[in-house]
Amino acid sequence: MLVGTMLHDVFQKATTCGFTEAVLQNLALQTVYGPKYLKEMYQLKLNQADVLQEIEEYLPSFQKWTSDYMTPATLTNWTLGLSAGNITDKRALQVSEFLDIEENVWSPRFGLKGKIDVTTKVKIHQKSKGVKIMPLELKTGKESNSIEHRSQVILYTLLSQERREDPEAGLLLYLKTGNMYTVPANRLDKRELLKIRNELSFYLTNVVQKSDNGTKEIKLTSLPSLIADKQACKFCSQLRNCALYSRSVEQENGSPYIPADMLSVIEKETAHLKVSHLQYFNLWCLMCSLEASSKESKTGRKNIWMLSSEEREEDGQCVGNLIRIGSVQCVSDGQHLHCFQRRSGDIPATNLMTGDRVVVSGEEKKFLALSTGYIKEVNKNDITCILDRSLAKIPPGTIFRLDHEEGGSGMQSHLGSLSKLMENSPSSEKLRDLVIDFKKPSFIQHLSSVLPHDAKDTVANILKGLNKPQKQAMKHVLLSKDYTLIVGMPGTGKTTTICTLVRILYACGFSVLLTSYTHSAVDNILLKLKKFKVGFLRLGRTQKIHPEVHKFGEEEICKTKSIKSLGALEELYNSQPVVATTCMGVNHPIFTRRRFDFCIVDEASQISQAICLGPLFFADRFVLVGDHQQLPPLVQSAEARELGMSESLFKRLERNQDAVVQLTVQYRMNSKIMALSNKLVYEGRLECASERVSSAIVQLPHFKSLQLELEFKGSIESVWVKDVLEPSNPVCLLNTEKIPALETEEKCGISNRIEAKLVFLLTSLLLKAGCKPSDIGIIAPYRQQLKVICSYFTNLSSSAVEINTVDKYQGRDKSIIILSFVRSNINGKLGDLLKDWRRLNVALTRAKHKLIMIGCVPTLCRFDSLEKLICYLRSENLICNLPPGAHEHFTV
DNA sequence: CCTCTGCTCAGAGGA
Repeated sequence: MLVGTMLHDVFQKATTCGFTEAVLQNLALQTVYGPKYLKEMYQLKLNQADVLQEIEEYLPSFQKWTSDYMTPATLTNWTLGLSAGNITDKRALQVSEFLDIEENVWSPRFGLKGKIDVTTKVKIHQKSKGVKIMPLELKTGKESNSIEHRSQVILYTLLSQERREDPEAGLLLYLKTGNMYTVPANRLDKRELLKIRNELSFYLTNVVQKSDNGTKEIKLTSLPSLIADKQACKFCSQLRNCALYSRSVEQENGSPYIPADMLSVIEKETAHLKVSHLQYFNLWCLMCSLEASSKESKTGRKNIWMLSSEEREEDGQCVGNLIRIGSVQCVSDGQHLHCFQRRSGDIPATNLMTGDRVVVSGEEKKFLALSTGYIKEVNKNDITCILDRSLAKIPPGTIFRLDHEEGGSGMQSHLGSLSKLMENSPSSEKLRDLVIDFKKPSFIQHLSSVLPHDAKDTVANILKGLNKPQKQAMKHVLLSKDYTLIVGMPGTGKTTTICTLVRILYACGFSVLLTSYTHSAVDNILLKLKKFKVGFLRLGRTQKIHPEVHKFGEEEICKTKSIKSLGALEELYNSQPVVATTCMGVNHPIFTRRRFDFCIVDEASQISQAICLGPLFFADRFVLVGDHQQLPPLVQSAEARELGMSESLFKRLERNQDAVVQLTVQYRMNSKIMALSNKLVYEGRLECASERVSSAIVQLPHFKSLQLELEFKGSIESVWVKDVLEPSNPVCLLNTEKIPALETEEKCGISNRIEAKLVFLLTSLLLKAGCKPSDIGIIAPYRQQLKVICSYFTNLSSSAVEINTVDKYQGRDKSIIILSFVRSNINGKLGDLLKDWRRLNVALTRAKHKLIMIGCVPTLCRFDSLEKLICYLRSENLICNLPPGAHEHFTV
C-alpha cells in the first residue's frame, strides 16, 4: 500500500515536472529518500533501497503511457467511442493537459466526498464531443479492471460534476503496464451505486433505536446482513469489527439471518471473548453512537454548505466574502501559504484563531471545500492560512469563505480503542481482565526485588523532597504488577509527584510512556522534568507543543538534525526511555515497534474510558493520576451520560481500593478555603502541608488607604466592602437576594449582569488595594457570563485578570478567586452545570488565599450540593447579605 | 440547555 501511495506521488508530481526518464528517476529518489514517508517505512521495517527498486520498476510504464496518450497521434478514422471495459484506443483519445491533482470534492447532493487523483483535459476524436475534462484514477496493483475499480471511477465522474460539466466517462490507468481503460458512466450504473450508498447510509444513521413503549429502551440496531463470502472476508481489515458487532449486537437482537457459512467465521473471530466483554463492547458502541449523533447535530459539518457565510459569521465560525491576495507560497510538500482579504472592509469579529482547522470554499456552491488547512494568523485586515492545496489555479476574482472545521466525527478514536481492546492479543487480554472483569491488581512483596542495587542511593535522594503520601505513592507504583491509581486532591502537587515518579522509574532503568489528554497537560510535566537529568522524546505537532519543550519534540529534532535516513530515525525513536505524547497520539508509528515498562496517564479522571485505554496497550503496567471528585469526561449526549459514558477509567478502577493511593497533603489553599471542600467532598482527609500554607493570606499593600477613602465617603457600602476585602477573611459569599440580581437567558446562554458588575467592582477595588492583576482569577460556570464580565473590563488596563470557566480552571490556581454563580430566578429553574458537585468542588479549590463568591442564596439553595455549602457558610458566619442596590452607588 | 480537546485524511493494494 505504501509503495502505491509513493507511486501516486511520483506520477502526480510528474504531471507538472514532466515524464522524462531523468525527471522520473529523480522524483522516485526524492520520494524514497525524502522525509515524507520515512515514518511509514520505519513502521513497516522497510529498507529504502528495496523500496526505490520497487518503484523504479514502474517508471518505464509511466513513459510508455505518455508516449501512447500524450503525443498527438495521426488521426485515423474514429471507431471506438467510449465503449465499456476496453483498453482505450490511443488514436481515439489523447490527454492534452493535466489540470489538477488530488482535487478535493464534497458532494452533498450525492452524499459523497473524495479526492481525484488527476484531473485531465482529454481530446476525443469524435465530431460531437471534442474536448472533455475527465477524472483519471491511478492504480498500481494488478490490472484487474474490476467492478470495484470501475465503480470508483464512476463515482469520480459524479464528484467531477460538482465542479464542471458531466464528463460522461472517466479514465482508469494501471501503472504496472501503462494500460488505460475508459470507464463510461452510464445512468443505470450511477443509479445502482447511489442506491448502495444510500442503503449503507440509512443503516449507519439509524444505528440507534429508541423504543417508545414506555420502557425507554435504547439499543443498537442491526446492520445490513452479512455477505456470505468467506474469501472476501478472509483479508478484510474490518473482519474483527464485523464479527464483534454481529455477535454482541445483531445476535443479541435476534437478527433474522446470518449466512450459515459466516456463523463459524464469526465464532472463530470472537471465541476468545467472554459474555462480559461482548456486553462492554455493545454498551460502548451504543454510547459512542449516541454521542456522535449528538455532536453531529450540534456542530455538524453540514453547516458549511447549509448556511450562508453571513449566517455562519454570526456565530464567529466563518469568515466570508474574501479574496485571495499575493501569490501562493509553497512552504513544503502539501503546505501552501495563502493570504485572504475581505472584499471590502476589515475582517469581522470571529472565533477563528491561530492553529484552528479550516475548510476553504468558494462562495459559489460549486467550489465547496476546495482545500483544508490551518489558520496561521488572523489580523485586522487579513487572514493567512496554510492549506493542503494551492488555490493559485482557481479563476481570479473568486470569492472565498473560511469555515471553522469543528471536530465533527470524533468518535473514531474511541471505537478504535474499543475494537483493539477486543483483539486476541496478550496485552488486550490483560486489559480486558483488569478493566472489564475487574480482576484484582497484584503486587510484588518486597521493594528490593524491583529496585536495582545501584539505583538505591539515587532513588533515596530523589525521594527526599517528597511528603509522606507522595513517598507512599512512589512505593506503590514500584510494587505494582498491574496498575496504581494516584488520587491527586486539589493542590497536592500532582505534577511534582508525576515528575518525581518519572525520575525514579528512569533511575531504575525502566522505560516510561507519559501521556495525558491535552497537549498542555503533557507539557506541564515536561517543563518540570526538563530541569532534571532525564532525557525524553516528545511526540506530536510542533505547533501544539509548548515553546520551551520544542527542542525535545520529534519534528523539531528531525528538522535540526535533518534526519533523512531510516537508520537515523530509528535511532531517534529508540534514543530515550521516556516518551511523552497525548492519549490520542498513540497512532504514531513508534508504538508499532516499542513497548514500555510503565505508562503514566495524567488527568485520567477527565479522560473518556476508551481514549484512556489507548496508550495502555503499549505498557506492562500503568499509573492513572486524577481525582474523580473533580470534573469527569465531557459527554454531550444526555442519554450517553445516563448510560455511564462519563465514567472515566480512573473512576471505574477505583473500586479496587488496594490499587489506590491518595495525595492528601496540599500546598495551595489556606485552611479556611481548604475547609470548604474538606467538609463537602473529602471528609476531612485533606490537610495543609505546613503552618505557612495554612495561614497564608493575600497581600494588599494599599488596603488601609482604600479603607480610609471609603470611610471618608461615608457610604453604606464601605462596611460590607471592607469586610469582603479584608485579607484575614479568606472566604465570603455575597448574597444578592436583596439587590435583587436576576439572571438573563439569551440565545447564546445564561448570564447575570448585576453579578458581573459586582465582579468588576470588587476586582477594581482589589487592584486599587495593590493586588497584581495576574493574582486575580474570575470564574463562572457559563461562557455567556464570561462575555458579559469581559465587556466591563475592556476599558480597564488590567486585562491580565484571567476570566474563565470552571472547567478551564481545573488544574490551575490563583491567589484570589472571584466566583460568580450566575443562576438567580424565581421560577425554580436549575442548570445542569451547577448541579454537578464535582464542578463546584473545582470552583471552590482554585483560590490560594482568598475566595469571594457571588450568588443568590435562595436560588442556590435549590441545588443539593450548594445547599450543603451554604449551610456550612452560614454556620461559620461567612455569608454577607448585600443591601438593595449595592452595585449601583459607588464609583471606583 | 449551553461545560470542550483531541484528531489531517481519503485511499494506498490484496484476493
